[in-house]
Amino acid sequence: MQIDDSEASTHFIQHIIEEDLKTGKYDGRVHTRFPPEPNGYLHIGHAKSICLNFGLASQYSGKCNLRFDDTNPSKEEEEYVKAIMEDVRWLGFDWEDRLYYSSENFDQLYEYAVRLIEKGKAYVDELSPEQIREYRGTLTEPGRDSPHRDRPMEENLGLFKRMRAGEFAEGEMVLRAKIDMASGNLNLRDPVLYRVLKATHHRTGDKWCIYPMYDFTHGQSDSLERITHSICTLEFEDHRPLYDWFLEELGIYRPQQIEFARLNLNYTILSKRKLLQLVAEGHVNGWNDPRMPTLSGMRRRGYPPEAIRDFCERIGVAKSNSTIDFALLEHCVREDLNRTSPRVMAVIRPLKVVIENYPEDQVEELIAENNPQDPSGGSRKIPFSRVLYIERDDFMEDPPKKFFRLAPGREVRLKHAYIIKCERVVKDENTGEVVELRCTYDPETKSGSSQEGRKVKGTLHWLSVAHAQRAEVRLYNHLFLKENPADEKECPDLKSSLNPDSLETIGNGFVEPYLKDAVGRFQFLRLGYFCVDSEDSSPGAPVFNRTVTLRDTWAKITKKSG
RNA sequence: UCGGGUAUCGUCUAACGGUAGGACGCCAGAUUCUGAUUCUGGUUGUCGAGGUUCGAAUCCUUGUACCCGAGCCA
Repeated sequence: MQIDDSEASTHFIQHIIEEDLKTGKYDGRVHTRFPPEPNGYLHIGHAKSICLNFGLASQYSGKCNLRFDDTNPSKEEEEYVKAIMEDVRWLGFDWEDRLYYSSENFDQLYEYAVRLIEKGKAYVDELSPEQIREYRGTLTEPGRDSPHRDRPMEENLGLFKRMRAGEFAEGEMVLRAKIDMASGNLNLRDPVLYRVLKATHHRTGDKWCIYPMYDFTHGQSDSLERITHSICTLEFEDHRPLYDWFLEELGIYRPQQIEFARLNLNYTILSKRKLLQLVAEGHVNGWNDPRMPTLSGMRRRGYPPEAIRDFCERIGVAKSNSTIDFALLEHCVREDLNRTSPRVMAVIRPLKVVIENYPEDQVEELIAENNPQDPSGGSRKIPFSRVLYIERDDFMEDPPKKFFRLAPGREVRLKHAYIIKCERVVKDENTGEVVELRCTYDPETKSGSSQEGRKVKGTLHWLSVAHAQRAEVRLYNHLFLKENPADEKECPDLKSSLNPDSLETIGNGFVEPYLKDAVGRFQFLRLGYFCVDSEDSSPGAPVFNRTVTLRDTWAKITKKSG
């Protein structure tokens, strides 16, 4: 493929890296990392970071590590570690032999803490959490020094050792850096370095009862891994001076931290806390519910990893907060699926059609191409017979002028088959509901024959009733009604902003017999892209998830006019 | 109010003192045995006010708006 200049625009992080490469700042090395905390599942926002970090490494012939920032044993679990690794791999990235855990650095971090104490740059404080908060001051007023701030170094050392030995309860003692209680940057007001946490760690077990804070771990972990460009989100901008202070005081290798704006997407939320809430309160069926913006949810929904990578490429990288239109993600998904997925026919809201002039017992095998976008995709046979299903939406008894589909007296083509004409409408005597259409077909109009045959306005998908395979079909819509459910002011209550129609289950849909035991992704002609559900399908009883609808001009017209 | 950031089409994002460009969306049309795809064409933008300059989205002054920050969370 040709890359023209307009597409090849570089973002500010690439500018920085290219400048560093030019000046030899890191000896021409580019080494990044993706550092998730294993306390939840990865979502599309993480995908942006993953693509950025792994993408940069590959673009500049560098490396990218996977590192779990696991400094809080009370929130982290092995289940998340596994899920995260699976998601990163599925997205298409490989950390090779560079899998790390911050917890592997606990010994080194402890030693760093001792070093700071010995330099007189850290002290053990016995203020309560509440007192520490009071002493910290406010955004506009300076804080006050802790009464324990000037403890002798030897005493600090002894106390810190006793913390490690388990002599103090949680909340009783902490180790703090001695920086500046009057700093405008609250992160520098003697931040806590170590706290007592009598919890079992998913990796280190019960070896430790004190754990380093993230702030005392992240920068040093980057340093130990010889990271060159430590890419993180905007909220850590204020922490950079602190990380640099640690690195400086410890006299160790210094990576360059660069902050970028995290992804926001409309009609969904990308907050781990709130996603956890959706799962915990049962508003969705687990982390991989196809409505979830998690990578596992999108995988189950049928989003190809290529599409997600393309999306991450297109949204760009910048420092200004922004919200991406969900339509862009869907565009990327459709673009990939249009190229790659076989076309098949399914009828999800059936209406019976009887072809009156078609022989009772006749069955014809018609040829259907699998993918018009892919000539090498081949074709398959589909059975045609006297009694068919078409989509209820494709018939109107009293249609508006722009309706191209079937109506009394009108003709349409059945895809891959014949032109039919609606002769009569059969209704339920009591309800007046249309229950059946009596039609005739024109044998001269078979697909593939006489090319210059009559033109009709519409082409419908259909299924032979006798051959149709029953299937469950799940139609998904936005999980939230509001465009910005993340806004606490607009949506103080998550529950009430949920879209009650986010999942519509069609228990008795029908698909081609071809799909009885299918796996993978398909385009249901004129309906959308669907995939076989990985969990609930069973042999002979397929379940399909709608990945995304097709663009639908007719739906737009009907919506506009009423 | 203190510290740190950010402002370019409806939404994202380029342009690094020299023609404001691309993508998505939207609108119109062509083609189509998917109202899909594809293809054409169109729409709309530099936060405000001053200044420097032959020339400003870009530099300066000033204002405004928005985001982040007071966890022993990450």
